[in-house]
Amino acid sequence: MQQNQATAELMTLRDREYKCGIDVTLALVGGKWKASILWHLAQETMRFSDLQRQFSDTTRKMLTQQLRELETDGLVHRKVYPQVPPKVEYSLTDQGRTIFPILELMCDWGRNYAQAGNQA
Amino acid sequence: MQQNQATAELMTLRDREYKCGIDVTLALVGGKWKASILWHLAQETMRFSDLQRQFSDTTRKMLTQQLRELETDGLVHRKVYPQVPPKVEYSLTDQGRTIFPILELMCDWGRNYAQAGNQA
DNA sequence: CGGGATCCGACTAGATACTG
DNA sequence: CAGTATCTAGTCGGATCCCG
Repeated sequence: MQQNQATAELMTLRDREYKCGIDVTLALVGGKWKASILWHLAQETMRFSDLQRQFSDTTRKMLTQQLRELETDGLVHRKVYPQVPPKVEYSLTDQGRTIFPILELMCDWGRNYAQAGNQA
Repeated sequence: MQQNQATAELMTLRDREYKCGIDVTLALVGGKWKASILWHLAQETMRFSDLQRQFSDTTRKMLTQQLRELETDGLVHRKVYPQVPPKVEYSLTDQGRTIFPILELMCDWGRNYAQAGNQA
């Protein structure tokens, strides 16, 4: 197994160890809405209230939490405008943009799966 | 947003609705070990005890549960040899194999991320 | 507007013991 | 060997209230 040799040295991320890049990726974007958030931000910079509208079935708390983690992980940039009322814009970092191809594949694959499943 | 038009009709999967293919994909392989299980099975058919060795930090219960779900979702095939002691082999279905490109990308991306992160 | 702090119920996953 | 059953601890996410 080639990838086991390539990953012989354990990868560390936020105090946790991972044997495989897949686990790292899932730890970063496997959260319930993280991938979707990145997907939306890939298309346009959004304010917090915009994200709230897009994820209307998600609480502010969860949205904030997920965004904070994405920010900590360097995938999302948070820009605060020091004004009243506050204005905060979220956008992808360069690193965040690199995951876009995966998101595209996931989107296509999931759609195909759902269609095939509905036929059967 | 083009993909919103393409996914205007909600996708249904196991009694849940998804707006986007990404969410479907994550529901199927976003579990803590599911993607890794698929990744290992993509390389060789494995017996349950083989998987236990690979995922030594996972309980039998969880491993079984994840495998059952993957089987229910049509991604993994479970072959039982009716003999004593029992022998059960797990392998990917054709549908399960179609997700391999995503797993490869995820593996590469995660590795790169971990390396870049360790530099910084 | 964009959060943070706290409380609490629901679900998840681990430990352990048992089985065909 | 390959599970299942039960119980419990821990985690997650929702609701609510407060703040700059």
